[in-house]
Amino acid sequence: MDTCSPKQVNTMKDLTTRQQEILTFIEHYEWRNGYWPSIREIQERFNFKSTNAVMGHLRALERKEVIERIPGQARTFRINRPDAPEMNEIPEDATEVVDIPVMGDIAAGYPDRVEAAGEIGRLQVDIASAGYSSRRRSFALQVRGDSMVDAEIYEGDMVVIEPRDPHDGDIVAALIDGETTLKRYMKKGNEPPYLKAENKFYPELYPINELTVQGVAKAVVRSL
Amino acid sequence: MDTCSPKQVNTMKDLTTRQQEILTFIEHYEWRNGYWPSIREIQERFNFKSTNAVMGHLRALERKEVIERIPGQARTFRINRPDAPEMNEIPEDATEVVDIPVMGDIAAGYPDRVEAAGEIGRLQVDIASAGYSSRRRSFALQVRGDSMVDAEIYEGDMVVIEPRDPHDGDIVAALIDGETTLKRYMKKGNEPPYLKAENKFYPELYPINELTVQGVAKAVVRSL
DNA sequence: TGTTTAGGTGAACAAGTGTCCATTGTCAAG
DNA sequence: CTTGACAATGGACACTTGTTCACCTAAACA
Repeated sequence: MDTCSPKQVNTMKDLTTRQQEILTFIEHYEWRNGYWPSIREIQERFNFKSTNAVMGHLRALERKEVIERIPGQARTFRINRPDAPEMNEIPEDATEVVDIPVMGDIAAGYPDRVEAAGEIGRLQVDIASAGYSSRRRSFALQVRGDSMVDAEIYEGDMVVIEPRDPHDGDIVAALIDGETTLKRYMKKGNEPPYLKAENKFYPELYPINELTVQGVAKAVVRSL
Repeated sequence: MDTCSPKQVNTMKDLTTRQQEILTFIEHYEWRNGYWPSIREIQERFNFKSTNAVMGHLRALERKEVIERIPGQARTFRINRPDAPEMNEIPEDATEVVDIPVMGDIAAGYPDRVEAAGEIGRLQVDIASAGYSSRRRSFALQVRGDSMVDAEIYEGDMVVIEPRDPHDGDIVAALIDGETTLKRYMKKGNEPPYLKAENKFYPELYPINELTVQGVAKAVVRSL
């Protein structure tokens, strides 16, 4: 890579719209598929008539040090992540939730949603779900409220939710009146299940209709 | 893939030594490089004279559903992870630590260490460090002890350590007498730094020699 | 005006890459 | 003994893949 002139320094890391789109596609392709895209796959995605359009963009992304590639080798990308937002620096425009509602469209149409939202949502999920076998279905939610403090789950924590059916005693993300809430799932024998807060100032919740469980909480991640 | 006969079912998932070696190499290659190896790279690594040896093993790994590959496409692997050990089911032979010592050789020669140790160590690190820019250098340690309970860091929690210099107030993994401990780093003006527990029953630690900080704790991960 | 950046088309080439065929040897089980 | 699994060598082929060259347009700036 050339020595950067002052002018180049000024533009470094300022991606054009197209460059950002292509970067986002690369990242999400890897996220969805577990391997990197080829040049022609990128070409196809953006309806370019020539691979050279892709090359141009990739060269620019490399020049801006956003990505690295191994010359001459297929599907060999590396993303140079900027210093990941500190976990206690949730970006301002991140989706805010009320006592853990579903993160908008994520559960319903995640790949599309992420593509629209850019890096932020995906990055969060990666942190917490990378090690799970169903990693493309698990999701992270941010805790709002203090109903689970007795379980050492505090406001601002991220909770990893794995979509599956709960057992008695599991901490679950459940839908109540269209809102998701984080509670402990209680199921005794043949009685209908209910939700119990881990804070004595909160009532137990008995669903009028059938309880809809989004998933089971598997881990809490807290930034320091 | 063929329908499995009963005999094949019986051998499913039982990898031979060589198959396991190759699987481990693939996993670690991706971990180190961020992209998958090519057949010839695998060939070279194991000093095979023919790519066909690699193919044989890969076919076996596919047959055993340990990996998936996209036919005809370069460097397109997927690892079918077994249900990841629940974070509260740390495998029995995992390295146990005493109030967070360095996990053996990890800090000093991690890639080699992992190769020797197999999947267990690497998996742990992946869970916690996936989102960090220096992900190949960050590491996770398991908390042993209760010296940091006032900071809501409990025994059994995993702490993500990012190697970097600390600021006053950071929670750090530091070397004291050859043991790593997790404490809050206190540095006032020009006075030498010391370590403070977040539990009143533990003393403050003043290093006799220079304080060696392994890194700064970035996050706590607790299984539910 | 000229230059640079950004963003492409078109085309071709070389190398990387996966795949397959033929073959051999060892070992274990039936 | 035969068969199957495992593990390789040797070799060649077809396709994928990255890369380069030539060229074009548009916009911004000095």
